[in-house]
Amino acid sequence: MLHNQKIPVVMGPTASGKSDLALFLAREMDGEIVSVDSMQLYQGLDIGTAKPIAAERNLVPHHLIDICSFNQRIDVYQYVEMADRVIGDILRRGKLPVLCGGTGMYFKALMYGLDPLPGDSALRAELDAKYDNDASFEELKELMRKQDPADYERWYSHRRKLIRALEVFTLTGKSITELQTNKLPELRFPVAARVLLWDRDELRARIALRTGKMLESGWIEEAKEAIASGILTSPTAHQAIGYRIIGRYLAGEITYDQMCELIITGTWQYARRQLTWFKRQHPEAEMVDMPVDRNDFLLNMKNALKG
RNA sequence: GGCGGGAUAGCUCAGUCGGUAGAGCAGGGGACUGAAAAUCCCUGUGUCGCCAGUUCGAUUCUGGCUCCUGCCA
Repeated sequence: MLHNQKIPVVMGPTASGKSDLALFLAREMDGEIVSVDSMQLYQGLDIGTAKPIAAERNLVPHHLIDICSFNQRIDVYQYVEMADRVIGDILRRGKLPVLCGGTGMYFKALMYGLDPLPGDSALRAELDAKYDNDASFEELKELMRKQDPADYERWYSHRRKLIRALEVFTLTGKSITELQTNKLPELRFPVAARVLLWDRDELRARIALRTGKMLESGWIEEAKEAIASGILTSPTAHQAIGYRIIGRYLAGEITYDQMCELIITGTWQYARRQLTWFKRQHPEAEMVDMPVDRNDFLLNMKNALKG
């Protein structure tokens, strides 16, 4: 256990209104926001990642937002190291960290920890480049089938997983499946976690509405600049929804409406994946039906923090 | 108006040398320990445009009709 201060956690799919609720909690409870979002880490991706605006950030300190250029690579491991430091610092100053975001894997790694497996990003990048097409993927499978059957059985159709497995195997001579502990998950610190749930159609409508607003309020211009700065070939930030699609619109390949539809669809699919993650991977979390009265939410959270 | 091409899953289309049909995308479900807004897995019955004819049997052949679409006028 890192510390025994119970920490409020607000999780939810994209466009669920989590940032507003977390901001409200932080203001009412003398807290500071710790963002759990893999894309808000990057500078220059503001509108597209629905980052809190300056006015909101002036009300309450926000952490782990805008911490690096999108040409840099951040991964879960680094995220957890940074988040541990930030949370420790906030607590030391007598404030309450309020975790808020939508990146499930970051939440899980932060709350439950990662097994202390070795990592070598240079090696991983090398393997990734080596096995990056259909033919070489078959070679990778064949290699793993012989060398590391346990991981092959588990991930035979998943190139990424096999690459990480091969990375760990190369470094340790052991299967990653063998090295990962299977014991029941144990929280690294106490939490009062909430997942914001909307009716399906309502969430979908919110996503469509927000996408339209984002496009009208400068996202296209932002994307144009980001593309000029190389976001589409960046190590991780290129995955952010929308930028590549807007690039196709700017290149005249698709119409404005098609662009809009593609972004909404991509965002909706993302929201679905988030929901299955939060429902399945976080037994500690309590589901909250939205919309919720923010004062009720605050009260509920205050009680949970006492208990 | 003439000559073609088309009409099949929500969308784009393949196919059935006559025995009621299948891909991609979308949709739905799931996984997830160092790229996670990523990646991967599972999931497809629809009057095969309408009406008649031939046939044991037609979505598939024939005729007519309707609607798209291309070229020529």
